[in-house]
Amino acid sequence: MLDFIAMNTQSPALHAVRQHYLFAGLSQSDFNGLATQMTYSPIDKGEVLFLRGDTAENFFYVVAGQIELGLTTPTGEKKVIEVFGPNRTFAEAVTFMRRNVYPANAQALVDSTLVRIPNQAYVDILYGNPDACMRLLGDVCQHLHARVVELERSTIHNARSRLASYLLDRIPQDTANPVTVELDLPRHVLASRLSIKPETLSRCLRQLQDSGTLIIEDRNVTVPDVGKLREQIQI
Amino acid sequence: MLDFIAMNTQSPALHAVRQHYLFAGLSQSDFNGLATQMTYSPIDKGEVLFLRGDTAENFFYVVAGQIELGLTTPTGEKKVIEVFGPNRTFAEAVTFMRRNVYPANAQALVDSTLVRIPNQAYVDILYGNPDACMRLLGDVCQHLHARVVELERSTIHNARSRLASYLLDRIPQDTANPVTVELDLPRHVLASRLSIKPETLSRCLRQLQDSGTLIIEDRNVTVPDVGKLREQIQI
DNA sequence: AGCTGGCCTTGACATAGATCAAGGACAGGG
DNA sequence: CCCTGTCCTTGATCTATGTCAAGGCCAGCT
Repeated sequence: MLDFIAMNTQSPALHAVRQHYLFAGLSQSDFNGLATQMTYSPIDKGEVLFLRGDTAENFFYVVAGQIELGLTTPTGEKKVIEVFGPNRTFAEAVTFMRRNVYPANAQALVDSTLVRIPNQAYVDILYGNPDACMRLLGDVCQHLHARVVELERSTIHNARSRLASYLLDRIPQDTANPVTVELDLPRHVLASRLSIKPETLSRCLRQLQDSGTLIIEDRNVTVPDVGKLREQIQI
Repeated sequence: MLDFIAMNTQSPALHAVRQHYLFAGLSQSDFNGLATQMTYSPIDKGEVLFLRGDTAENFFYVVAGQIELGLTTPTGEKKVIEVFGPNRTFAEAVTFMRRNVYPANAQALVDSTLVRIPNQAYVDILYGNPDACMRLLGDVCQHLHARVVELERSTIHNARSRLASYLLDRIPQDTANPVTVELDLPRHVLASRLSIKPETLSRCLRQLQDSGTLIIEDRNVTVPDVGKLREQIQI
């Protein structure tokens, strides 16, 4: 089981948390007070952090590794909603939901390290701190926007377009051709994120390779012409 | 074109806004200040309120009617994300998004009346008002949750399950069998909300009727046994 | 009453993507 | 080194849903 332990005030992990968008705006004393309530723990690959329906009393900061947020279908399969890597927080929005339970499952995709932050402690700080509120609002609205984009992808685009769209998201703006993107997920996880089966993902990648849109070598995907990839979304 | 005009302080519409979750917690003076900046306007069926990408300087409260939030596919079709009826606000989250533009289109589904609230004025009030912040956070997180549920529906459930799930959402908890639900949307709009074609919706309704799960009469859907409808989601 | 145009339903057919099944590549363990 | 299991790919089929086409129903207008 996970064993979250108190953090040393000198911990580099704590220093990393301090830099995060949601905490950067806090006064040092506010942050210190919050820090005394934070705990951290490693979590092994495959280990479950929480399940949908569990009471939500904390949110989390990823120090290292990858945490997968997912749903379980009635038939027991898994659908990945999002994967959070280093320096991302997750489940912070649950604090404010009417039913105070996690709406999805969280599981470590690889060996990871997490910092756990009690919701209540963070809310207490928000109360004297409009700037922190604004930041959190911005953060939550960003999540909301991400969901709208995701919904758009999964409903109005076909499998190939979704893949193209996903890849384009990992290409920074105004990058010169050609670009190489490293996939940070194993194929079957990526497939689930895109709401397709691994076989279909494999075929889509092949199609895009055969048409010269992509050059695939293991986890490295090279895009010779970003414009050409962008055309794939038009269908 | 839409012609938003200033509101009378005695306006019943203003009174309705005052009751809304996002405004109910405000002091009378805060609310009055905000009210001077609110405007209202009727909007005809089919009229466009804003388009995706438009600069977002306001959010809206629906006094009467129905406003549809939707996306346009590359091929020009429409996908309905959500429909907001009387006493609902929409687009308030956009205020806090990084790019200050509407992420979807808004159009009147029927003749409607709207109150328009400037984002900036509302944000100004949030700054001295932690309670209002918390309410807004709750509100936005609710939206976020709704999107997660929607994503779940559109990716892990098939057309029939999605329909069943939609219907179950309109049935209040602990209602005794049988229940009658009135669909508040025309078939083709409902179909788009469920991300299926009208033909498929029609067939799903028929299936559920033929299996005795539903009794359909125009816009009134009677559910003889809610448990039986719930079983439909299990697939 | 008779038209007209929405909207919905139904049937026949097409297709994207799922499913099933087999095999290849590769890492880790004995 | 060979075994074993995991992950990925590929091919052959199946199926849910989309597409196309026709017709029915009804409201509102002339």
